[in-house]
Amino acid sequence: MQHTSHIDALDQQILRVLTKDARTPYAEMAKKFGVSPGTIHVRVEKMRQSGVIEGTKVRINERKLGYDVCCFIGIILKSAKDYDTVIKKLQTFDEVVEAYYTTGNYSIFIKVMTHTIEELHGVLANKIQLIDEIQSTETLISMQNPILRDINP
Amino acid sequence: MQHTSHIDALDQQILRVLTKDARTPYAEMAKKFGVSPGTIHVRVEKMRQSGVIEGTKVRINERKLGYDVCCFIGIILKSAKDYDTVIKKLQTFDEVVEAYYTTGNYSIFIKVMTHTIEELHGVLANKIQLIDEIQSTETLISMQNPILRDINP
DNA sequence: CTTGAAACAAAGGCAAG
DNA sequence: CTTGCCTTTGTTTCAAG
Repeated sequence: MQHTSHIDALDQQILRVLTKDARTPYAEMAKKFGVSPGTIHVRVEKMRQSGVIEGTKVRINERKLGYDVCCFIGIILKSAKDYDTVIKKLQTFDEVVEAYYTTGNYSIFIKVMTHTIEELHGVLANKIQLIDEIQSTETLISMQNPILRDINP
Repeated sequence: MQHTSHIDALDQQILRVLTKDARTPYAEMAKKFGVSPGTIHVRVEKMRQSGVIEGTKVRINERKLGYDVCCFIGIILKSAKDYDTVIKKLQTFDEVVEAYYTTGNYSIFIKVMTHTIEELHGVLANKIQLIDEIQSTETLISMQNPILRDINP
């Protein structure tokens, strides 16, 4: 399976627009890029087929929903072989929004979002640290998120 | 400024659907939730006005674009007062897709995406480590990303 | 606040250049 | 691969419940 798709300049321009607003009318892009709306449609459909475009989603302001706490937790496992088990358990916690398998000090690195610091403590004490296979954790609380964007295609 | 908006059960259901697919027809949601398409429209518009919904975007498969390397870098500053300066400089590097101001071992914590390990080395050596105000960095390479999702509204 | 119908706009399909 | 037309589908508006 070849995993790098052929993206030309037009595809790239389309992606740049759609990563900012997935509902941009094809006619608008067509005009801007000097092609017909049909062409935009064909290109988008091709990128969807090839898997470059996986779908669309609304961007939600978590703060407005009351999610004020964002943190990263480095997890050290008792044994590397427990990786899959731990991921499965982490997956059941809605507060764990991202997980990475990493080199370096930690085996697993996760991002957690909660409404309050108290809730974060709860997630740590009553959920994460109750996972048997975890030896220890280290927490980085995020106070601010000055950069959040996508790859510039 | 009150920052937690009033989200009722219907709003929540709508958000759950739209975070998975921003282009779900209003008529489809209306049928599923037992209300009229007009109501869905009103609710979505209200959440857009209040800022809960910030916009829409396509989800891109970075791997298909050749971005195979994802890593986190913990940055230690020479002096905490240089925070803004450093963020501004980081912002000019497209490869830096996220940045956080954190408590703990690092002052700034960033996520970087590149095509290859060589490119990552280049970003580190020729961009990030050339920033005067940075004292040292620590890199966590992500080998896998088993969880990636949004807050469950 | 919700509804349903009517007007409008965009997307999807298709045959031809 | 691109285009323009045509059909279908979805969104938006609005007067009324």
